[in-house]
Amino acid sequence: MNNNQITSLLKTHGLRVTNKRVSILVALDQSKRPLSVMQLLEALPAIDRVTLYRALDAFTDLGITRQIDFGDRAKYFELDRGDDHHHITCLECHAIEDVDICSSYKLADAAVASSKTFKKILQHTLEFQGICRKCSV
Amino acid sequence: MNNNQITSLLKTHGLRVTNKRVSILVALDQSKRPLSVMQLLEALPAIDRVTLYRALDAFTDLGITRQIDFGDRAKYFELDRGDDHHHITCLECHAIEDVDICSSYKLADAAVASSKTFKKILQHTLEFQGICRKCSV
DNA sequence: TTATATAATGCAACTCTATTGCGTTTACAA
DNA sequence: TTGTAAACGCAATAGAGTTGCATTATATAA
Repeated sequence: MNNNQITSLLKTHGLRVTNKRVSILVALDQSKRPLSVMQLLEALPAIDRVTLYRALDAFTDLGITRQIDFGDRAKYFELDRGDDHHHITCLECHAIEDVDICSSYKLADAAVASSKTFKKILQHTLEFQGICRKCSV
Repeated sequence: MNNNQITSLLKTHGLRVTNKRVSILVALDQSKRPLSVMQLLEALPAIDRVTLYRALDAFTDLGITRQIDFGDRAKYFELDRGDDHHHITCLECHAIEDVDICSSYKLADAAVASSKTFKKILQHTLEFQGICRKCSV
């Protein structure tokens, strides 16, 4: 995404265009992997922790970003590019790889079908953990 | 599980049988849902926080319990009864229901098949969030 | 262009959850 | 019965995220 696209992305969602918010979105756009708040803080040292949390919350509420949970009690974020993908993370080196098996499996539909008390799934998390080839040598 | 079963469960895993550890396992056994550390602390006020964390870590390392993540930054635990099930939680009232769709879908196999750099999945998380019937009225 | 409303920001303090260190107690094997 | 390692509890600490409030700056309207 170039700066114009980011500007209009913010504007169409009713957000003001600030240098900091643009730089957060640039960082997420350029990353191949979800980034934790701490990783973003290191990459963007001019941005206060609180500002970053508030921006990411706003982005996620509006569907600009997605929050991902790798089970380490930190919040990770990635741009929501519209695809329904998940991740495998290496338990040793924490390498992350995308997995796209979800849409074909219609997991949410299956979950609703098996449930007595839920009729609609709004979201789900599906994350895999293993050992990557490099670490399993 | 009765107390004899819990005693032998601890012994076969090389753990000493203490009143506190037995009471933790009784609480988990009697609960239909995963319990957070805070819920266990309330149910078992005689047990120190640190003791509880250490016991649950030991149980999970040995496969007696499983740790579950509902995305609220708290640790939840349930007895590992050997089945591969997951959960739907209500985003409003936090009701929890079991879902058993995973084994039939062979998700881990599919993830390995789709991956270039991972050849074995050791664990995965699959949790659904929605609105239960009671809250959607 | 300038004025203004309010969104965005930054600092400090705080909350919540979990962890570490260490001295004491207890289970259990010898 | 006793010695020792496991289990335990308290205090302190760490890590991640949140809240309150005063300040700054963007967007809109005059």
